[in-house]
Amino acid sequence: MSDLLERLRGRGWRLTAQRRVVAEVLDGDHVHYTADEVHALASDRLPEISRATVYNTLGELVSLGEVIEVSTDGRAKRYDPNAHHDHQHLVCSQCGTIRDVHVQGDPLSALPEPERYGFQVSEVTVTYRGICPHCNSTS
Amino acid sequence: MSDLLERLRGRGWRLTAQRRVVAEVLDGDHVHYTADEVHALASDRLPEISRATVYNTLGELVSLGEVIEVSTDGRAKRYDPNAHHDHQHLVCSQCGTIRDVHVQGDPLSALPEPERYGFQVSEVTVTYRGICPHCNSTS
DNA sequence: TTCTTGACTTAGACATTGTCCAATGTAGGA
DNA sequence: TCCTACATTGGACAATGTCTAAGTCAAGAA
Repeated sequence: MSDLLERLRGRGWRLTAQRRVVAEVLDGDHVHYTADEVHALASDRLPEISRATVYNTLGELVSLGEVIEVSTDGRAKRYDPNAHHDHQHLVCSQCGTIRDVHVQGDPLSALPEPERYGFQVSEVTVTYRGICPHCNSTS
Repeated sequence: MSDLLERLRGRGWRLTAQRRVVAEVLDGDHVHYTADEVHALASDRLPEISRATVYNTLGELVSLGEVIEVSTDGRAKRYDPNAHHDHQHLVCSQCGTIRDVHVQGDPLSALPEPERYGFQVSEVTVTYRGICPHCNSTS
């Protein structure tokens, strides 16, 4: 975590209280907050932080490759700090919970050359959907 | 296409001019319009059709499994009438163009049991991203 | 054919999520 | 300590989607 702040400073980031708080909120495993959730959590520690700053900071973290933007439904994007370990997502169709998962093999290789239509394919995201144990037991 | 209208009528759909026009707009291969695009195209044929009706009709077509909802970016959802042939999507990261593609093997089987965390996994979407030939040549 | 009725459509208000801008504040180097 | 370029703020605005009350109409009944 302090690693992250150090890396960012190394890249010329000016280290402000707001940015520090946003980075702290995103620290942890299986974190997939929306921008509004990040803003709410950040406000707990720094009440005067503005929405615009949260959006700006999240955008920068994404540009720098420190955080991944995930949009599983058509709703608000979510931000995933687990950017340095290749992974995919498993989403509960009912409650929306997200888990990071790891697949066998490289999904990129499943797309044959003739199915690439001349694209320079560089990235693939796989999203699994189903019912989580909790929703399954309470329905 | 008239197949579609017949199927829908069979399911108790009341056949209105508005629904017919929306269904016609969605007819074809490699169609991935946003709701607003559908509305614009439908308005060409039926100027007084309202946005709400387009949203309603698209929602119904999705519920009935006749159309698939695709959200490749965090922007507007797109509607894909190619619902009866299993396929995935290839998206140009620059211009947003979408192509239907077919992968080798079943992506569902790439997720091992211990990586399912008790979920009843039922669905998987794979989205490939890259630069399309057109954007590649003009950049 | 005409009538009837419940489903459908409409316009516009409203909600959610995200972006932009001008004014103000401040981190960090000189 | 002072400067200044960069960061933050609040609020207006934009894009997309949802909801509601009132009016309209498709299709079965008579």
